[in-house]
Amino acid sequence: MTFTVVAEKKGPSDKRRRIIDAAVSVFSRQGFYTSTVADVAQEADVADGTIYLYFKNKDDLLISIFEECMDIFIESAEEELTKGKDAVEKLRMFIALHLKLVQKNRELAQVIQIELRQSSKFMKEYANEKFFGYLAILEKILSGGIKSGHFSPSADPVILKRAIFGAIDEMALEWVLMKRKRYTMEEAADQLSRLFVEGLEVAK
Amino acid sequence: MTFTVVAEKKGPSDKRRRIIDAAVSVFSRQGFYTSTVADVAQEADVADGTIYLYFKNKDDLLISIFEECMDIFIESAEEELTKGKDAVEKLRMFIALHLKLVQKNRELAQVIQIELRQSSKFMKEYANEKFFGYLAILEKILSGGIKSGHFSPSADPVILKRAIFGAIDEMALEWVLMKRKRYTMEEAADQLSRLFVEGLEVAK
Amino acid sequence: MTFTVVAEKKGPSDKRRRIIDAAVSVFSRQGFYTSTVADVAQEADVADGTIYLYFKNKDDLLISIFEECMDIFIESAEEELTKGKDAVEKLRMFIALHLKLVQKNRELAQVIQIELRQSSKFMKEYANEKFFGYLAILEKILSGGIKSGHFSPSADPVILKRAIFGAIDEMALEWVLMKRKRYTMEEAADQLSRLFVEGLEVAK
Amino acid sequence: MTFTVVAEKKGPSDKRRRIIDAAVSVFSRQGFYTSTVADVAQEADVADGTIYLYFKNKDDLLISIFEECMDIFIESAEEELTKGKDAVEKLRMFIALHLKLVQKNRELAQVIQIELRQSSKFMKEYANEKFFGYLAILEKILSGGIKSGHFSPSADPVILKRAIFGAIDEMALEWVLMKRKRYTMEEAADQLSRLFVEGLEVAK
DNA sequence: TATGAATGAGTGTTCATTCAT
DNA sequence: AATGAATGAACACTCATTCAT
Repeated sequence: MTFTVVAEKKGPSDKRRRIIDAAVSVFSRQGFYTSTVADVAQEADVADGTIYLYFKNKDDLLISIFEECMDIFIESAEEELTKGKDAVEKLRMFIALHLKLVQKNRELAQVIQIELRQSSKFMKEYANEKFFGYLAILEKILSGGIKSGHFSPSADPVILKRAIFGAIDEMALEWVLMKRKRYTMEEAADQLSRLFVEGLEVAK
Repeated sequence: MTFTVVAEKKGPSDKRRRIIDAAVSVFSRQGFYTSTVADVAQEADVADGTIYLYFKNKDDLLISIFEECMDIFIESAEEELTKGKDAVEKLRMFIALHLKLVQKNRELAQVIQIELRQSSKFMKEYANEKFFGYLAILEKILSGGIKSGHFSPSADPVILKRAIFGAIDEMALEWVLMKRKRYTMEEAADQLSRLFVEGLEVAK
Repeated sequence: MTFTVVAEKKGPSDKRRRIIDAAVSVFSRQGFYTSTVADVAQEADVADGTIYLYFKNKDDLLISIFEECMDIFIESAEEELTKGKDAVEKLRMFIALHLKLVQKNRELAQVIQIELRQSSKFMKEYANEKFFGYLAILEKILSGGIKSGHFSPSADPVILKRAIFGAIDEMALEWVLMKRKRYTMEEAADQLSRLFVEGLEVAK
Repeated sequence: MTFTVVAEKKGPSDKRRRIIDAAVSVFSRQGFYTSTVADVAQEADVADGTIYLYFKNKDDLLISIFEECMDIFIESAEEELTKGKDAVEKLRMFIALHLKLVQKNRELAQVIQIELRQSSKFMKEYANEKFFGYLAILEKILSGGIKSGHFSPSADPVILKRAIFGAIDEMALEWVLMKRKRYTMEEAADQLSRLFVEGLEVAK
């Protein structure tokens, strides 16, 4: 995710990078609808029209931010997860990775958590492609765990991948919005892992 | 939640009701930013200016929808939950109630799930008051369960109330957006309840 | 002019008076275009619609203020001026009377000096009737003075009545707008009288 | 004043000129409040939004007209007046110049005489800067005349500059509004000059 | 590639006026 | 006479997008 990594793609599309970085910064500061294309152009030190050489329109700019972010998350998640011994460990790692990245890139996380949802287009039509890649990883962990006997066969991966994402995402959202942090992302990751793996019940 | 209940308030503020209902319908169909005040006025069979006799502005209209909705949810949740024997049952009932109401009022749920978040103002500044009432109920269930020995003392209600809300909310969102329903809200409620209560792990 | 006098007309049209007084107060405070009919109604402690029982529209309200004011000025001027011995004295009295009244009724003067002119209708079409009555008095003084040999026969009353009015009016305007008064209306009246009667030139 | 002069500034800000000229024409025809920004844009053969590239808002457009006008008047007055031998002649020239310019630019004069005053903002807050430059010239003539012994030492330049302006201005206003001219600006200038210099009184 | 001046469609909001009660 | 809820026309201003240079 870390855009620093991406930044190294440099070279030919130096401008594209500058625009994306500027957009993240501007959108997180002012909000998507309140930001103008001119604001982003200025922050990127680029002419208004230049933005349209790299992005179809303002919405596309927002979505591109999401896409790059997702690509990197998925890539690093798939790489990381091979290190997990079993489904339980993999799930823990997945949760921790998501929350760690949020913590590392607050501005970016804020744009994705809040501003991205302001694009109806995104919410209704787009969400799918990259996002499904994210969900697919979760689903694989779940169904893998069921097959291997670690997870209960009555668990429905199709439903639960979404529920688990929702829980992680909400943690991230609260953390991004909180001014005084009442808990760390590590604590959140720990609580979530335990909740999903062991459940709330005490004696079984 | 069911706005029908509120509708009976009739009489003096017949117009206010008509406007709110129209707004729910229009916003869910076209999206908040894409809808014009004039659209809502037409649907409510009211003059444009009339809307401003009952609401401060377009944003206020959106927020009012949320507030009425929350008031009713909280009220009916608190009433309902007294019937639950223990924390486990109460949690199950809470989840079921939330999802049932979503199923009953799709249009309204859609506005709250999607459109409401398009109001930055709402997301950043407002969210709190009514929403915290919702979360408070969840927290009470959790901490009650811990005290009564039903839930693990290592569970942190402050963190988990949010996680559980996120999971429920995501279920609702997916269901609202899905065209061909792949699961019912009952199934979702069941999966969630089991996830939270028993966890994923098989043998303990 | 002094509206206190008019106020005693009371009786049948108590409301009309209250509305006019409120309008003077509101317009002078907020300006004509910035004031709403509702503002005036509230200040008059009357319903919005009531204003339309006494005045054709917002413009009419403004013009009515002017008319009442003019009626009273003309009336008292004509009465007063009979006391003047010759044209010179009459001119002095006229100037003094005008400026004295401005000083006495600042709010009212401000409305007439500034706000009234914001009604294009007034400036272009209306101005005439009552205003011509005002000018007629001046003209009579001037032509009387010429006939009686006090004023130069080369003076053109048609032109000069207007010029003299302009000078007086500008004094009044400046005085109304000045925060720290740099001169009194008496001084202004004195300077104007001397200017018009003796001219600037020193030795003749 | 003569906007023709300014028009030659052409080149880079061709649009700005076209907009100002259009505004003068439209405002004088329809009045400031009755004219829409779209009207001006159409007359200038420019897009609505273009106006906002050159002027902050509708009010700013009006004020800019005044400013340009004043700049040119002051400039040409200061140049012209050096030719005057004494204060008496200078005063005559000043009056004549003002009225001549009004006659030459009726539309423009009308906007400044009538429409400008419809901007409360202008009347209350702005009026000062440029207008004071105008008054300063008059004051210099008056105090110069007193010093040189041409004008009576009892004349107060601070008061009279304003009175004289008022008289000239009123002449201009009447002339602009008159449909059938009853006198020429030359006659008016002559009458005013004599009034101010010699006074009305016949024998002294 | 890059620019940035120009465009013009689009909309929330105000408020003078009306009219049923 | 009085009310004040309802009306709906009217408009300044913004800003995503284009395109001639």
